[in-house]
Amino acid sequence: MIATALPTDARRDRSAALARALADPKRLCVLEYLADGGERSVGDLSRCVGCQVPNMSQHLAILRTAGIVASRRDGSTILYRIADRSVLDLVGALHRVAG
Amino acid sequence: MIATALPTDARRDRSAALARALADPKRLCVLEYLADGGERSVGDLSRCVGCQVPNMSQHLAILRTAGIVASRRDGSTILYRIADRSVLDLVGALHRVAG
DNA sequence: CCATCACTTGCGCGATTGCGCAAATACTGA
DNA sequence: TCAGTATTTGCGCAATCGCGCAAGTGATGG
Repeated sequence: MIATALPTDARRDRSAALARALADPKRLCVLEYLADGGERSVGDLSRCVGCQVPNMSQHLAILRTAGIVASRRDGSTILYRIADRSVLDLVGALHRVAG
Repeated sequence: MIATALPTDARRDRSAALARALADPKRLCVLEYLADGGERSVGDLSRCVGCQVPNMSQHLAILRTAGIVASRRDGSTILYRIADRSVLDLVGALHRVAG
């Protein structure tokens, strides 16, 4: 059986929500760091991207809610990672179209 | 030579703008119609998607500014089409991650 | 020229977004 | 338990978004 048929209304809504989560330079920057950094902490990412920690936490919450990244606790720090390989394809396609 | 190196700051901005253009269910719906319809007029799309013509015109302007669709005039009507094949890969990847 | 159809643009409104800042929560080590 | 570090959450503000509505532009036929 084919995995994906015609996009339903609900499916479009999820895709739109996913695109909205990607529609920010800082969040894309985070994904690039996670793509070759593996796992990174919030403070680490906020330093690399160049924003305050609460702001980064909000961005990461958006990415996590969208299912783009996942997190795990290691002691007092929380490490974020890319949730699925397919996300890399998506970001790649995005950058490719963007030229 | 490799086509795409590390995403610069400006490149991320363009990718983010591209994602923002995709971050709406109606616009995704438009792309689906254009994907297998080839070319469609504004009134046609507004009827299919279910919104008013000015609203559809605005959505199409957003997609065109983002370089996602292109348009040509045929008499008094204007026909929109998907600008590039790579756009299909992008929306495909989007729907795939969205599950 | 004028009426008509197809589309675009300008304007105003409610809703959402990104941000800084302060406060709250969670964990560690002494 | 207490101080210190790591992260999240709440709040308010300026900016942007999606929409409906009215007016403007462009092409066609009489």
